[in-house]
Amino acid sequence: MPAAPAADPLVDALVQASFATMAVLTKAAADADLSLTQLRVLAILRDRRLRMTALADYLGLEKSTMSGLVDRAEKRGLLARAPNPDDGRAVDVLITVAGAEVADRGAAEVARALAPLTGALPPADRRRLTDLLVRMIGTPLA
Amino acid sequence: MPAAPAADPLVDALVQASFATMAVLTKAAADADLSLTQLRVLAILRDRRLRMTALADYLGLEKSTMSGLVDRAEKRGLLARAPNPDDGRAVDVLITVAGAEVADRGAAEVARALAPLTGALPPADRRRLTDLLVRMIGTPLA
DNA sequence: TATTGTTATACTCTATAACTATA
DNA sequence: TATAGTTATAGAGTATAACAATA
Repeated sequence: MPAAPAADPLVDALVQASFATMAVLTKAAADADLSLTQLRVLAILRDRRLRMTALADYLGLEKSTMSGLVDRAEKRGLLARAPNPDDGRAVDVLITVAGAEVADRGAAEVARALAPLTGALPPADRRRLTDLLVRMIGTPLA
Repeated sequence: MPAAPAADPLVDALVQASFATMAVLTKAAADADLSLTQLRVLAILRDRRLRMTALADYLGLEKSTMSGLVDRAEKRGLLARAPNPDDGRAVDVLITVAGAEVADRGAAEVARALAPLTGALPPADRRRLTDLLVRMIGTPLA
């Protein structure tokens, strides 16, 4: 009998695939001199304008953490703060033109770096995997 | 035409699923008062004894980073250092009984917390997804 | 009073560079 | 000389707590 709890093969595969994917994403971010979180923020703001709190909730971070992240990205000219027109307390965060360019290059690099992984499967299997992942993600976490 | 590069549906699904999985793993680690990296180290050493360098390579970290990680885990009684019998320069890292217990509880918590995600699919789809992920991961990265 | 965001503080994670000890 | 590991240092990411401004 194994000392460790019996493993669920799907859990194992999902965790391993996630670590492999995160390694690729982290590397792609580092190539752009960004942390994974920074690249993620840029990707999220690529086509949205969000308040600090909404962004923090989206990422599962504390608002004080968001302040630091936005501070650093703002200093680099990738993001900008703007007052929220409807709530005097709120601060909107926007991506700059330079930030959008970095986000686009990052997304392209992610797709390129992930290709050896995703491209390993024949087209029919790629479609099946995509469908299964989408259906799995679609289920909200408890 | 979209301003952002055209997205690959599989890349998108994989990235989203990975972030969702990482969020669960990070939360499970935090519940045990560990960082994700610490929990991962414990999981790796659950049934192995590795030298510092091997561990660092495995995790994709610098050796100095490993020193810090092992220092903190050792201080908490979760890991221990031992001289390598074959190489006077090398240091082996071992998991302690307390560390193994924490690792087991963490693994169980990960499986439990991931259940809403993995359990969303019927058994046949779970098997298909597992198979596809395993085949995808099996391909070494470029 | 409650919410939004910032600031102060502390700790972990991470890397680079310089160092010691062994091979 | 080359490799294994530690230490010093620095910066980013993260959280908690206290605070100011607005609702």
